[in-house]
Amino acid sequence: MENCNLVILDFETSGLSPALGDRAIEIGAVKIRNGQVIETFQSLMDPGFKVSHFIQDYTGITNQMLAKAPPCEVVMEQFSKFISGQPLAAHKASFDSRFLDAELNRLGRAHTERFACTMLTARRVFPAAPDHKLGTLVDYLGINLSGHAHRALADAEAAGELWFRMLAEIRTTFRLQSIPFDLMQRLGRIPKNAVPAFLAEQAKQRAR
DNA sequence: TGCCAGGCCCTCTTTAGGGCCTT
Repeated sequence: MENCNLVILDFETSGLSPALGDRAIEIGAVKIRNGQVIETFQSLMDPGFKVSHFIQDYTGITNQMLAKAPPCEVVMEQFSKFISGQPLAAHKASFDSRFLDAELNRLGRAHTERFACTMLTARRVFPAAPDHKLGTLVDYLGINLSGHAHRALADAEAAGELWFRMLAEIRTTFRLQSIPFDLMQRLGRIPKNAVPAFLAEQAKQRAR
């Protein structure tokens, strides 16, 4: 099964924009091989300043917890090795990609891995969902959260299960058994009304 | 006191605007 080799990650951060000085405060990720989670990564990281009450309330991550955590640079060095060479995915990938870029840039590194967005793909695979927030999709699909929502590993695991559910939906609806990473990535970028024709064509090509 | 970004997507669009999402 070439369809499930990737790392799905989630950052908790001090805010929305690394350009305004926001930093990562937690990273969680699941490594997927052959349709199964084979390894996880989770760590808090100290950004070097106190985060707002809003962020502490939103994530449950307190300044006391961050004061005991290793600095961002140490954690990101380890995480860089964890993801090395793997295709990546995240829910709202543009957000996590920006923080990944910003934190790796501080180490003089860059990530070149392909990056898929589970939110953009979910909008096309589950168009009838009430909305496409991760929490809503977790409820809509009956996914069991392993921990608290808005903690990095629990959200990464939820996004991983969402990835599996999307694969299952595509297999069932379009009889498409082989679903490579690239197809999932492309699916998030095509016009919504072109999705059925796109997947039908993919199934036809693979049946040849 | 109250707000901050950014990219995608849809449409009553394209000479634009606003909602969705992420923390």
